[in-house]
Amino acid sequence: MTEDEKLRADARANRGRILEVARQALTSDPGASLNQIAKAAGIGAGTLYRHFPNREALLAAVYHQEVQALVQLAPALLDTYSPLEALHHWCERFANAGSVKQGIADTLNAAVSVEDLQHTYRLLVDAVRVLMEACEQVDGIGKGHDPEAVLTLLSSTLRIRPGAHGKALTKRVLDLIILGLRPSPST
Amino acid sequence: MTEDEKLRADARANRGRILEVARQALTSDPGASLNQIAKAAGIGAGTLYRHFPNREALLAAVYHQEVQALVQLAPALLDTYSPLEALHHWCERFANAGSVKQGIADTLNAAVSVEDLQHTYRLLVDAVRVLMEACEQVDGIGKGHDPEAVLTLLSSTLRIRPGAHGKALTKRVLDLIILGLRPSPST
DNA sequence: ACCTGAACACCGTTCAAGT
DNA sequence: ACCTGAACACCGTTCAAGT
Repeated sequence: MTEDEKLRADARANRGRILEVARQALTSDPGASLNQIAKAAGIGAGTLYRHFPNREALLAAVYHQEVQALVQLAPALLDTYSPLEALHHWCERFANAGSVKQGIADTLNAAVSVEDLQHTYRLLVDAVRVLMEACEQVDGIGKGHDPEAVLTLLSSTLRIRPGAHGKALTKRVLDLIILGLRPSPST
Repeated sequence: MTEDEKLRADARANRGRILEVARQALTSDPGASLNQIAKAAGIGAGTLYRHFPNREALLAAVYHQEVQALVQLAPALLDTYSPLEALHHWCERFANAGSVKQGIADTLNAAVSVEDLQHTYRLLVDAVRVLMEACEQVDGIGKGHDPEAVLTLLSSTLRIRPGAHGKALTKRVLDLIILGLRPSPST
């Protein structure tokens, strides 16, 4: 019996609808208000706060889903592609993290304090670590680099504005990150 | 006669006091409200809005000062240190941008749309370019890297939370950025 | 046990009235 | 010209009252 199944039927349905509606609302407007979301979900404001104690908690839950997808993508890519190609693909997918880019960036920012976010954060760091370690046996990637530092660098792409210039800049930024992973001459 | 001197004496004094008070208030609390700032500056809310049409404009003005300091620091460092040392020092200073880190990050984010922010943004890109070009004649830094991409990577450090772990992470991130600037084996 | 929705304190922003 | 500060619409959050 999962945590979710402990809830009464109507409560479980509400929780799901809140997350679904919130996801859509925040996609079209990252500043959407909780009252708007509650109304769109057809529930009272108090119900929303019963499920998510504050705005940050709701955002964390929404973005956690997107992070889950990214985390699961890493081993899948390693199954299909060479390690270096997998790393490249994953970084691109990360940089274009759906329509919730800013939200993921905020999740990473806040990750130090909140319990739930720390877990999300560690999942991402581990995904990066798995990709990097697979690459260490391949030309072009050196050993001993820090996955957390790489994730921090990757997060800078989440703040890049959409558009043609942003797309080109994202590519240059990702290339520069990979360049940083080259093995040192001595090693 | 500068733009500032065109203002009536009281208006000029108010503008200065707003900026000074806002700087202090935002330093201790990045979410400080404009009404609070107006009150602390001893002026009406309308006066604040006469000088800065909205919250973003006030923040931009405050953070612009910090950016100016960073921009002027680049040539000064090149006068005192070797190019590579100057680049290192500047990156560290950038990563610890006073108490307005998050604010500078927001300025960089918003830089694409707003006129005034674009100017601020270009100043920073140029500062990075000057440092990088000076380093191109030095061991360890390759040619042809993109200053805007480097600035984007640097901006990821502005989101790191303070504390012991954050300090160590910042160092690793900066090291990784510099590693990305190594010349390619072929060149 | 869970939900509703009016209410609270506060926010960014405006504007009639003053000097 | 410039300033004041009450007022507006809205925000996140709470809580008495319902089922």
